[in-house]
Formats: sequence, structure tokens, C-alpha cells
Amino acid sequence: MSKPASQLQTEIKKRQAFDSLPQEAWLNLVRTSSQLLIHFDRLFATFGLTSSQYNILRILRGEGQPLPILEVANRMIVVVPGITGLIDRLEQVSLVRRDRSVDDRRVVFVTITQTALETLSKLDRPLRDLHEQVMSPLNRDEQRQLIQLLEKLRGGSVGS
Amino acid sequence: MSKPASQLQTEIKKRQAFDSLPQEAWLNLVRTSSQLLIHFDRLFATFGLTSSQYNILRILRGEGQPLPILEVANRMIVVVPGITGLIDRLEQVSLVRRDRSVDDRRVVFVTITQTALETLSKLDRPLRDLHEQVMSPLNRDEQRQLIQLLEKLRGGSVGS
DNA sequence: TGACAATAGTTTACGTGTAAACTATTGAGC
DNA sequence: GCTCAATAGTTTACACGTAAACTATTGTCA
Repeated sequence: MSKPASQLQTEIKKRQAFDSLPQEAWLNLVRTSSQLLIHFDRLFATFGLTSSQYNILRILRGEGQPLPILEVANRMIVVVPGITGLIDRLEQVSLVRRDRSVDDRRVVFVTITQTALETLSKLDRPLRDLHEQVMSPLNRDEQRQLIQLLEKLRGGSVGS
Repeated sequence: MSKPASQLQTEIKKRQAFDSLPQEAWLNLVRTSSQLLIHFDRLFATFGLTSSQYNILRILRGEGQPLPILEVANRMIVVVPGITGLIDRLEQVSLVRRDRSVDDRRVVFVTITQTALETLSKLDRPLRDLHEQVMSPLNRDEQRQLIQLLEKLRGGSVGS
């Protein structure tokens, strides 16, 4: 029985050591992300939103004008068919509007409503605070280091 | 118009810079994890499994003996009600078996089947290779650095 | 102009994650 | 021995994410 080799290993009560260093890195990545995500989901929930819904609204606000549905989908990590239901639900609670384009009747523009803009502005501050909070275990240098490692990781080898 | 400040910023066609460093770190984390996850999902899919299903089977194999359902749930990140359906589906395709305990008739033990063990063993090598592959943009020192940063991040400030 | 490929979006079907309410069984205290 | 809280699991209801098949519209090219 060797001493507990790593934090993650202890957390998940794993008996053996990790199969490999890459595996340990990978599991740490997934676990950290999913664990911190919970806090953001909760914040959004207090405003009656989900993460995905918030992301859509944020994209629309950032753009400042109506966007075709598929363009919204492209800017999310979301796959095409999923976007329909998301927009449906946002439309039901009047956070966005759908408008068929006159130029090309295939495309549907999505417009953010005033209500949604107000909700978003109420969310800005708490969200920013939460970012600070979850990242607070790392100082600014470490945060920059992390960013650099993740960018390198994403940029490399495995396409798309 | 300032020059593109970061890779992620370019990827998501964001106009403004990030609101803050913690936000940038956070978004990098989520995006990296979800992006790499795709590759693992695909590998599991070629064996007719999902990530969650694989995780359950792996836990059962690691344990070497039947486990109560809630114990399995605890070792996953999964919330209690979710586990029922997962086990249901695995049972339908004969990868696990359910056995009600005789000592305490409330608890249900889950047992991994021989078929599942064989599937898992076929998966071991390709999975290990995939771990290597997705992590290959980082050398071993960088992987260790990443692990250390993530552990520090997870260990800090935000409870639960 | 008439067939046909490409594009935008929706529908359907399935697996999963979350929360809340519910059933069955057990154990503890009186 | 009976009541009652706690524990193990399931059910239900809803929001996604993914893939495949489908509709509607447009553009191309002969």
C-alpha cells in the first residue's frame, strides 16, 4: 500500500495509481471543469436561465443585432439540431424573438429582447465575481500559466 | 482594433477582449475539456458505450466485486436519480446484473458481466493511446504542471 | 425552365444530468 | 411492539447534446 499519490486519486477512491500521466492529466481536466461548472449553473439558475441559454443571450447582446439561427449555433459549441429547442424555450419566455428573413426565406433571424438585456445586465456583476471566486486559488501568474497550457493543449495534434 | 490577443478569443470570434483574466482562464478550461471530451465519446461509441456507461463498468471492474447502486453513483460525479437509468440501460444489454441484497432488502448490488469485462479489455489499449494522443501537445513536465494547477484550483476556496 | 445539389432549419429518437416527490425497508427510541 | 426518522432506490418532469432523416427554399447548370 503506497501513500496516496495525488489529490484526485484520493477523491475518487481509486485503488491503483493512474494508468499513465496523460490519463491523470486528462481526468484532472475533466473533473475540474465539471466541478466548477456547477457553480455557474447555479448562478444562472437563480435568474431562471441555463448555461446554454445564457450563452445564446450573451452572443446576441455582443453582436448588437439579430443573427441567423445557425450563426448562433456556430458560435456555441452546440451542434445544429440542438439550437432549435434552445431558441424555442427562450422564445417561449420572451427572451428572444424569431423573424424570418425576407431576402432568403430559409434563414431565421433571432433577436434579443429588452427584457433579456435587462436580465443580462443584472447578471454581469455576480458573474464576474464568480469568475474571480472560482479562480481565486490561483494567483494571476498561475492563471496565465494555466491559460497558456490549455491553449497549447487545444492547439495541438487532434484536429477538430 | 487591437491585434488578436489570444487563441480562444479568435476561435469564438469574440470582438472585445475578455472581461477579466479569471474569465479567460475559466473559458479556456471549459472549452478545452469539452473539446477533448468529444474524442473520448467517439471512441466509446465505437464499442456501443457512452462515457458514463464506460465509467460505471470501469468502477465495477476496478472494485472486483458487486457494489451497491448508490456506491457506484458516489464514485461517479453523477447525481443519484441519474444512476437508475444508467444501470437500466446497461442491464438491458447484459453488461451488468442487478441483485437485491439479502441482508438489507433496500440495497441493490450491481455486478459486471463477463461480456462487459471482455469489452473493457478490448478498450484498454485504444483508450490509453487516446490519452497519450490528446495530451501529446504537452510534454511530460507541462502535463505535471497542468495537473498541479488543476489540483490547486479544485482544492481551493469553493467548497463542495 | 426544369432537374438537382446545396443550404437553413426542424423533427424525432435516444442518452444523460438535475431536482422533487415517492416507495420500500430498516433502525432507533419510547 | 409501535411510531417515526433515516436510508436506498425509483419515478417523473424538464433541459440539453448528438445523430439521422426530413422540409422548405435557393442557386446552378444544362
